Amino acid sequence: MAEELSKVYEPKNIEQQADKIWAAGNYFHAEPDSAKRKPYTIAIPPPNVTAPLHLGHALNNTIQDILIRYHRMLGLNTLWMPGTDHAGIATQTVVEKRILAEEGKKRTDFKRDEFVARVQAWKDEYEARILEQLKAMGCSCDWQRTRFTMDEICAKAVRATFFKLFKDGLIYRGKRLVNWDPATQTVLADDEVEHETIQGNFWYLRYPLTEPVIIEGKRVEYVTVATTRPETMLGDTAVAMNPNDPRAKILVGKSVRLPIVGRIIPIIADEHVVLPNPNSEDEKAKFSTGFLKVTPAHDPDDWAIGQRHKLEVINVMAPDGSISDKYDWKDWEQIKNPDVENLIGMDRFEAREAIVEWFRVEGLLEEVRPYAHEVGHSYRSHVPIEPYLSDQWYVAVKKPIDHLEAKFGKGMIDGTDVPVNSLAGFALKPLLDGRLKFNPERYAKTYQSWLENLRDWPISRQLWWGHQIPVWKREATERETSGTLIQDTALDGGILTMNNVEVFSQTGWEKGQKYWFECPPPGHPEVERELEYLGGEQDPDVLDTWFSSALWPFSTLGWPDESPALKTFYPGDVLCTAREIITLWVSRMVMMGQYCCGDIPFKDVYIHAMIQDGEGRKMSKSLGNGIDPLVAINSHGADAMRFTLASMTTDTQDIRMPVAQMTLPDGRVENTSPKLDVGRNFCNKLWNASRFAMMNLEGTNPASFDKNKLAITDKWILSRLARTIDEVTAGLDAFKYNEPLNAIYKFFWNDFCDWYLEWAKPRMADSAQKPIAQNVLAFVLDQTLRLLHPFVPFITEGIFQKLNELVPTRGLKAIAELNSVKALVIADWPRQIDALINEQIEGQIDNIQTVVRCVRDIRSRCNIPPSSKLVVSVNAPQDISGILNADAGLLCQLANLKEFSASDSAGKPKNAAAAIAGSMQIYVHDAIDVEAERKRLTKQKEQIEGAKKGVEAKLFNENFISRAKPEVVAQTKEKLAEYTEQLNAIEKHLAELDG
RNA sequence: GGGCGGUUAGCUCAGUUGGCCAGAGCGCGUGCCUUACACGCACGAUGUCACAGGUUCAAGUCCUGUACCGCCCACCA
Repeated sequence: MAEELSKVYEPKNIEQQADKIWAAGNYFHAEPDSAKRKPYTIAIPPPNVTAPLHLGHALNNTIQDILIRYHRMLGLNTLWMPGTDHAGIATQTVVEKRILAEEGKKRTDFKRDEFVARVQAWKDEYEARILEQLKAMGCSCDWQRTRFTMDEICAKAVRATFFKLFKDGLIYRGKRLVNWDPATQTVLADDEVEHETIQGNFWYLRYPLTEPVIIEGKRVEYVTVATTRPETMLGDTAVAMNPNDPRAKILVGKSVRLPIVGRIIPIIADEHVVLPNPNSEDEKAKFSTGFLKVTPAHDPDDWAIGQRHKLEVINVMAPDGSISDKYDWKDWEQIKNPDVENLIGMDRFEAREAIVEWFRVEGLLEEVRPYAHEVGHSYRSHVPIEPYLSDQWYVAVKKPIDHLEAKFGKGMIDGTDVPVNSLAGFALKPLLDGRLKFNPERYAKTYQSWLENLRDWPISRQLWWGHQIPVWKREATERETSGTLIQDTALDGGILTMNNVEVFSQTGWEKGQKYWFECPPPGHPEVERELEYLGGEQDPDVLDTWFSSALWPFSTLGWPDESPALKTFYPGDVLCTAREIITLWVSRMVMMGQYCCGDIPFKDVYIHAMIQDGEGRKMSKSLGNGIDPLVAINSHGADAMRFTLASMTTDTQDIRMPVAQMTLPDGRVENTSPKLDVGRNFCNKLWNASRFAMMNLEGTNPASFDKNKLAITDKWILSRLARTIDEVTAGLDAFKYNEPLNAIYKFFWNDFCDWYLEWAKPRMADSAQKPIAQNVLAFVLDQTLRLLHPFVPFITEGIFQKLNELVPTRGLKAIAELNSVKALVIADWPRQIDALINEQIEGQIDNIQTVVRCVRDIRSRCNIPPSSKLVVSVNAPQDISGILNADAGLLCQLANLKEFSASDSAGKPKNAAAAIAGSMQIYVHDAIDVEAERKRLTKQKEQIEGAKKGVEAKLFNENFISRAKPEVVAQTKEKLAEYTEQLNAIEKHLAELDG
C-alpha cells in the first residue's frame, strides 16, 4: 500500500524530493541525440557575479523555466544553457569598494594579478551562490554545461572573434572623446553614465575680435559665446557660427583673441551652430548668441566640428579633472602667462569660478542666465562625466564587410545608412525580414531605432577585470616611421608571418610616436612571446563586458569549434530578458551571431516586466525594498514564488510587488510580499485536493472503466479540462503567462475542487459509480499536474510520484490513453481532447450550479442553518426542468435539500422564498422571513428594471435596429423578453408577500 | 529633447478583433472547525473605467488633446 501524502504541505520536503528525482534521472542534460528530436534552446541571460540574484532574476528565470519545461514535455530536445557573467566594471567596482571599506586599500595598492585574484575570489563566491539560487528556484538548466564569460571556453571565443574582427578591418584604434570619470579615473560606457538634471547657468562670455568690424553701421568689437562650461574655454580653438547667420558674411574668416589665454583663434562657419531666436521653443535657440565656442578636446560636438575644420585639439585637463598643462596642451609654451598659470592645478569646478570671476573683473562677462540641463554622471562615483580625449579600440559597425557580400548581399538597408553586410545590418535585417520577433512587439522599435542610429562601438576599458585585449603594441623603428603623419588614427596595416602564423597589424600615432598594433591569432602563445621579444607589450586594457556577452549564445557551445552541440543547439529559439538591455546585449548577440555563425542566435525575444515595489519604485539595495528570492522560497516555497510571479506576468512593462516585513520560521525578519500568499494558497489547495483525491484512488483499475457509464459530472469536468488544455497550450505558445495560469487556476479551484470533488464524494461509496469516478478523478488530476508542471514544478512532481505509486496506469479507455512515465518532468504534455468538449452538458451543469447558489443565498439571508435540510421546487421551461429533475441528486447534495422537484407549471408555495435566475424561478419552501424576502425581491426588481431600461432604449433606437449586427439585435430582444418575464414574476411574488 | 508604457473596486491587477447589468485575488462584512484544505468553505457588499472632446446604433476598448506616475534613449553651447 502506498504511503499517504503528509497532512500538511511542506514546500521544503517536496522541493528536496523533486530535486533528487530530477538529478537521478539527469533530465536537464541535453545532448545531440540520434533520435533527431527537434532541439529547443534557451541561453540564460548570465547573471552578473556582482551580487546574489534579486526578484527580477527570479521572474526572468521562472519565465525561462516555464518555456523550457513546457517544450521538454512537448518532446523537444531541450537545452537551457546556464552560466554567469564577469560583468567587468560592475564587479571590479564592488570588489574595490569592499577592499577599501575593509582594508582601506585602493586597487592601485595591488599588483594587477593580485587584484584580479581578489576579484576572482569574489566571483567564485557569488557564482556559487547564484547557481544555488537558480537551483532553489527550480530552474531546469543543463548544469553540466555551466559556463562563465571568462572561463577558458568563452575566452577562446572572445579571442577568435577579436581576431576575426581585426583581420576583417573592423577593429581600429581611434582617438575619441570618451566618458571619463575623473574621480575613479576610468572610461565609462555610455550605459554607465546616468543623466541627471542640474540647475546650472549659461555664462555669456565676450571674446574680443582681433580687428573690430562694422555690422549694419555699428562697430563690433567682440563676439559673445554662451556656455555652461566656462572652464573649457582654455582649450578653445575656434568660434563657430551658422553660415546662414547674416553676420557670418562679415565675421567668418576673422579671428578673436581668446581671453586669459591670448590664443588667436578663427571664426568659422558650421551648420551645427543653432541660430539665435529668443521666441523659439528650442532651448538652444533661446539661449544662443549665434556664436559657439569650439573646444575639440572637451566636448563631443566640438570634437566633430574640429574634425570637419581640422582644428587644433588642445587638452587642458589632467585625468583627475584639474587644469593642467601636462597633458597635450600643445601651445602652452607660446601662450603661458600669469593669468593662465594661476589656474593650473585647480579642480575643474574651482577653475570654472575663477574664470567666470576673471571675465567679470575684465568686464567681459555679459550675462549669467540660469539653465536647467541634463548632465551625465558616473554611476560609480556620481561625479559629472568629463568628455576626455583618449585612445581607444573601436568596432566599426557600419563598415561593409566585402567577403560576406555573397551571403548577406550589399548596399544599404532601405531608408537607412546601414549596409546590409555590416555588423549593424546583420542585426537590423532579420528584424525587418520578420525572422526575429519581439514579444511584446512594441520593443522592436527600441531595437530598430538604436541600430539605425548606431555609432561605432568603443570596446576597450581601463580595467583589470576582464578579457585583456589581445593586441601587442610596439614602437615603430625609425625606418618604419618614414610615412607621413596624416591624423591620429590607424594609418595602414598589414600581415606579417611569424612562426608560419599570420599576424595582423595596424599602425597608429600617439604623441608623435608611431606604433605597431599587432594581433596574433588565438592559440599561439609562442607568437605572443615573439612579439614581446621584439619589444611589444600587450595592451593593458580589457574588453567591454558586452563583448563577451555578445558571444554568449555560441561561445557557450564551444564555437569556434564545430562541436556537435553547436550544430544541434545553435541557432537557439528564445531569448528572455528585461527591456533595459535590448540595445546593449540583444542587438549585439544578433550582430555577432550572424557574423560568427552566419545565423541569428534566437527567433523570439521575450521582454518581461520590471519588478517594482508597492510604490512603483525600483527594488534596490539602497532603498532596502528588495526581496531576496531565497527569503521568498523560505517563507512561501519556490513554487509559490513562481506561481505568483507568473500570475503577475502580463504584457505590461512594470509589475508592482508590495513589500512587507515578515518573521521567518528561523526568526529572521526579512522583506517578503503578501502577494506571495496567492501562490502559497494555491499550492496548499493543490496539495490538499490531491491528498483527498488519493485517499479515494486506492484500487483504481483502468480496465474497469466504461465510457458509456460516465456521469454528467464526469462529462462536464472532462469538457472543462479539454478547454483548459487548449487555453493553456495556446497561451504558452503565445508567450502568455498570466492567462494560461489563470485558466488552470479557475479550472482546478472553481470547477474541480468546488464542484467536481464534492459531487464525487458520495460516488466513492457506490460500487457501481466508484470505478468510473476513480478513473476520471485520476485522469483529471494527472492532466492538471502536467498543465501546472512548468509553473510549479516541485509540488507537481511530488504529487505525480505519489500518483504513480497509487495508480500506475491512468487513462480513460477508448477516450484518452496515457503512457506511464517515471517522472513528470519528462511526461508528455496533455494532448488535445476537443472531442470531449460538450457545450450542452456545460449548460446543464451551469443551471444546476445556479439553483444551488440561489438556494445557498436564500439560506444565508434568511438565516437558515446550513445543517437544516430544505424543500425546493423550481418553475422552469420543460427542457430545463427535465434536466434538473434528472440530476436532482446533485442539487440535493450541494444545496442540502431533502426534496426537490421542477416543472414548467410549478407555482410559488405559501411561505416560500423565491429567486429568479434566467428562465428559472426557484422556491425555497418554508423560508418565512417576510421582511428579508421583500428586501431581497425589491432589490432584484430594481436591478432588473435598470437592465430592462437599458435594453429598451437600444431597441427603441431605430439606428440600432438597422445598423447593429442582426445577432446583436436578436440577442437584445431575447434579453428584453427575459427581463419582462422576470419582472412579472417578481411583482407577483411581492404582491403575494403583501397579501 | 526623442520614444514607450501606465492611470479600471480600499490594495495588486485582468479585460483578446468595440456588443448582455465591467472581472479576479487580497482585503472587507455575515455565517460556518460540512470526515482534503481556516493557507479553508458558503454567501454578500464595493467602480464617474484619470480628465476633456470626437468617431459609432454601441466606447474601459478606436481617434485627438490634457494631467499625473514611471521607464528607455540622447554629445553638458
